[in-house]
Amino acid sequence: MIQLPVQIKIKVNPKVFLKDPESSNLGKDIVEHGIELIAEIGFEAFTFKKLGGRIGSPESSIYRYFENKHKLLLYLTSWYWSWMEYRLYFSLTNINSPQNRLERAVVLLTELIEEDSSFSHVNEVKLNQIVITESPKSYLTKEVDQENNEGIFAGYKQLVARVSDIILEINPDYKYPHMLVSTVIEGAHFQRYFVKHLPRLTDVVKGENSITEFYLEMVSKAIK
Amino acid sequence: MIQLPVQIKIKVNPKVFLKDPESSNLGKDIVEHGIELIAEIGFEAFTFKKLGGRIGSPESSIYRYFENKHKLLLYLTSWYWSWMEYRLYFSLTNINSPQNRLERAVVLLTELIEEDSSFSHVNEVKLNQIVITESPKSYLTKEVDQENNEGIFAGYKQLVARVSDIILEINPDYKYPHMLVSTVIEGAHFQRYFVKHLPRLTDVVKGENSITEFYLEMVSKAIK
DNA sequence: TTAAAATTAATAGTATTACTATTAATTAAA
DNA sequence: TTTAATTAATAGTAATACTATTAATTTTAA
Repeated sequence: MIQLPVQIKIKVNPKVFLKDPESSNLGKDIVEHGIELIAEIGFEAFTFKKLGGRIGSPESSIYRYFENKHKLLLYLTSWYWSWMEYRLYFSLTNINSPQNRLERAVVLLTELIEEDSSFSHVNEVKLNQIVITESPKSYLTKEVDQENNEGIFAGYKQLVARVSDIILEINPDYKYPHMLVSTVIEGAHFQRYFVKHLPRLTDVVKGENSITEFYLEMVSKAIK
Repeated sequence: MIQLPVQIKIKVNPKVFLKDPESSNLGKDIVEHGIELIAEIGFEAFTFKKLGGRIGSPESSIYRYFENKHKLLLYLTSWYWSWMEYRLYFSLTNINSPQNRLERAVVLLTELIEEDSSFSHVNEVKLNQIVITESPKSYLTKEVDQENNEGIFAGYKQLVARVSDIILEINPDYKYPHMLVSTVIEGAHFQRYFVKHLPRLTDVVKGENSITEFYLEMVSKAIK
């Protein structure tokens, strides 16, 4: 894993918060313990009241930062995509061959995060678990069009665009680069989930990193 | 589209309902108008009270059929997967070449349902929309393991197994048949959703059936 | 046929959720 | 050092997601 400089601040579209949680200790507590609590009990059972109880603040204080729990989820997923793009940038630095760049990108997009490293109050391992399980719920909603207009999903789209560009470098005639990349990202999340909960929907071999291998192979064949 | 005999009854695991909605008019109304209402306002905003208002019954009567709205969603998705397996069975009858069989299966799994045909009180077009937008919410929950033990996802797993078997007929050494099939099914749903709401995540050409073509190509290359 | 059983409907109620409004206390800025 | 701004705490509300009870209706069975 890449060790990022601690003073880097991941940018998140300000439309998802009322007050920047990075700007106060309470805000950081909301993010840190919000991640923990959502990972523990799931997004459906998660409430600001429970989070308030855990951090010793009334729920009304949390509402000063986030309009509702959906916006907090958008904050977390946006943060994650920014962080991923950051990691991608580092992972591709000084790698010149587009084949190598694509391979590294696919590994980054499909691997499980197992080390909590870079940012003090964000546990990336748990955030990765949340993204796997909860992120579809952040955009499979009736508000998606409005939120998309406000640019809330820009980070995700930008990451997909970056990797698509590598594909087009390798094969400028490939017709479906964005479809392929978004299929890989969402697919890998689902496979990670299926391995744990619905293993008949996947093909896991213990000790092998089947998911990353599957998508590496799939992508390299698809763009030929 | 295949015209199914009307007297066929799609089987759904009885664990998802308290009383079979097929057994009474009220039950059929719950399913019919439940599909309409969820498609209209989305699963989050959907409540039994609103459904009751629409069908002229108190919410308590709906609770006699389904424990809660999550179980109703499980009923609808289970019904959908049974129906898909039924359609698959017909679509593959008398087709002998495994390559043709696989192609027809991928078309069936990835195409948009545009005709409401087979079953009186189930609008398959709207149900397909619900499955696209809401079905991940039916298993990305904390209850998934228990519900999986009860066999609630058996229909989905069986469909994946059927198509995986065709892949293994073509290439017995292919390592990831289930991963490939579940990636195609979930991926096609996501792409259908992205086309409408987050088009930068996909590659749509008007008038072309890009999604089905993409997955047909992807699958045929992947298993070589 | 008619009484018992079963089903369904309707009413009323409760705990929790998802907020909002108001006031008090604390901190920062002029 | 007073004024302004931020934050916390209390209290409340409308809606949600149920449950319990009773009444009405339909079905079945003796």
